[in-house]
Amino acid sequence: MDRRRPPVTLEHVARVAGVSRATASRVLTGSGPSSAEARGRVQAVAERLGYVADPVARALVHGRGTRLVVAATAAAPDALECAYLSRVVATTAAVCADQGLGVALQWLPLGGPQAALDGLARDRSVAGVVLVDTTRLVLDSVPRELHGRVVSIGAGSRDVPLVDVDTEAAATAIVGHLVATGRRRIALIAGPTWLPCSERPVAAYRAAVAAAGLPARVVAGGFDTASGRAGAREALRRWPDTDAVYGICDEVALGALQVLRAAGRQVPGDVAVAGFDDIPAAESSGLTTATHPVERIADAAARSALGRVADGPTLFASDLVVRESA
Amino acid sequence: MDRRRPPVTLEHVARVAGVSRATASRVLTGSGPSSAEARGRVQAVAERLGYVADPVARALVHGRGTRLVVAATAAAPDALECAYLSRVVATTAAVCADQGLGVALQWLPLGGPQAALDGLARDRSVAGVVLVDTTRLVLDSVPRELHGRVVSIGAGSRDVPLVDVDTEAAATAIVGHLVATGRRRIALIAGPTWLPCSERPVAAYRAAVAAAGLPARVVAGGFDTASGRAGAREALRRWPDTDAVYGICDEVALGALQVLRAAGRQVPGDVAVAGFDDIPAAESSGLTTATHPVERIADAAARSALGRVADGPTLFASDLVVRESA
DNA sequence: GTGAAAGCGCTAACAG
DNA sequence: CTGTTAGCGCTTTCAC
Repeated sequence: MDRRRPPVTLEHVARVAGVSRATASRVLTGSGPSSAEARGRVQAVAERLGYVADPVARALVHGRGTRLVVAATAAAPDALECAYLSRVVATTAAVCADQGLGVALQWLPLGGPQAALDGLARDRSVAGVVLVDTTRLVLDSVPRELHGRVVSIGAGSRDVPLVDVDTEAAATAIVGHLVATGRRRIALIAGPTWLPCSERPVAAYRAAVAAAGLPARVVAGGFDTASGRAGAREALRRWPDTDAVYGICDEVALGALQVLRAAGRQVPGDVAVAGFDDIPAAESSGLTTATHPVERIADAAARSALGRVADGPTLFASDLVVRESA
Repeated sequence: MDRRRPPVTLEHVARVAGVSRATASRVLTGSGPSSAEARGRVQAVAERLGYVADPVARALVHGRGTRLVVAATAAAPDALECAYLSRVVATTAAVCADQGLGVALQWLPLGGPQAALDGLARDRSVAGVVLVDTTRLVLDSVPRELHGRVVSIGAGSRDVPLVDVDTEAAATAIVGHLVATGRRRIALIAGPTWLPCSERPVAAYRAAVAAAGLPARVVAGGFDTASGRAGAREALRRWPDTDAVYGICDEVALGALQVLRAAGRQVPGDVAVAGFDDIPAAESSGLTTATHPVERIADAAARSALGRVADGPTLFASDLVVRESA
């Protein structure tokens, strides 16, 4: 009844090639010595039989695990259904495909990630972990057993390498552009306060406006359109003379755009608007923004979680994209 | 040097509980008989030691595989970076997370999917396959060995069960709405011709307009905004009196919307516009559409690819969402 | 250079 | 009800 699995095993290859399993293994993995003759025969037979080594058996023997886990911190599990995270998962899945591995998506409760992280450390099928939307609590809760095969997109620590886009440079470039085009009262709608990764651009914004001799105007926000609308309203209320609104991400900027227009402000005439991420909607809305190479980041993160983890943080460049809004 | 993996194995649990590995296994898997006492002791020890069975070893012995492969047909591998596919992968990854499995994303070349499919059939780490953007060629190329653990989102066959949204009902509902609101010259911008799944809504559209005694007006299209723009231009050229444009998906409808407005047509005054999918941009653009429960579909597809596959096609309902555009 | 044998961690026959 | 015995498919000492 279980004729599902093709019977082409190393044993077969070895037998047909007239060598031992050990020799066949050496040839096929390229580890250890082997005579030219044996090599030729084994490879030919393997080719002809369409032999593919079972990644499962290999993983067992190496104790390497068979999956990469993308562990995302969120208040509730349904928050995992977001476009950003989906792109990260899809990219890591593509990386895994070549290596006989798979990726799983794991929710890390915002309030108490410890249990989930311990579970991952204990689970022998876990080859590596990519942390997303990482909080400081998560960083502090990463079990020692995970060291060396865990990376984080968003925020790193001494033990957990960081892979991300250079949000600092992006923020500096955006504020620089706003200043260069004559804006002087630039408000920033910030990200969720529980996310360390939203601190870097805020700090960069502060530094940039300070360097230009301008006041810092920061309102709390989030990563969604609703936050952008609320943030814009608050900014307008507190500083009616605002001449530029910089959203921590495009969703926020787009929300702000709606509110500003509804309030009768001309964009970019009265007020400039800029975001960050360069999502598809940014293009159709003519939003000035900066790129966020999510696929490249996720690819790098996956590779380093699986192989040797790079030492320092790996930051990808972000390019300014000037459109109509600023 | 490899102290990475915690040494908590079934052997340990058994030893500490004072039973054999077999007994411990029976208790923990709930298969086979076991005395209340043994059960109690083993469970207590397992709990205390934080034992988690190694999914890899289990997969080896069961020959079950450790990953679910999402295999998407496309002309080129970079076409896999799309929002729809990402949602499918992320959802399946969440399903897999519970079962100690992972998901991988595999490209199926549009022209010749055979080799890739054979590879999947041969790869013993493959627990199941979810086909996406399935063509007829793919359907015909599915190796027999995959039967029973392969499902398709988009188009099925005798051997490959289908899981999808009920695009037929959606198309009927949309055309019904357009007719009910007085439209009489309804053009449809269709999807890619190489995708069988874009045939159902087209057929439903034809049936619906025919039933209302109206002419069928179909132009070729695709799934992106550019196709929508091109399609709208063509429709306008061929039938200048068009009073409704129905895009095969929201992206297309949004592209059509741009062109219609640029051509000076009032929406919905002169011409109504409707799409399908209910993507985020549809809401902010006030586009009338119908829902596409991608996550629910992907969840069902993943489960049936892993467990016993359901017999008939599983179609999820789509709800009409009436907004300003129609 | 090669084969025999041991074993990765687990489950499943088979006796007891 | 339980322990013993075999493997699942592969890699890897260790003699030859």
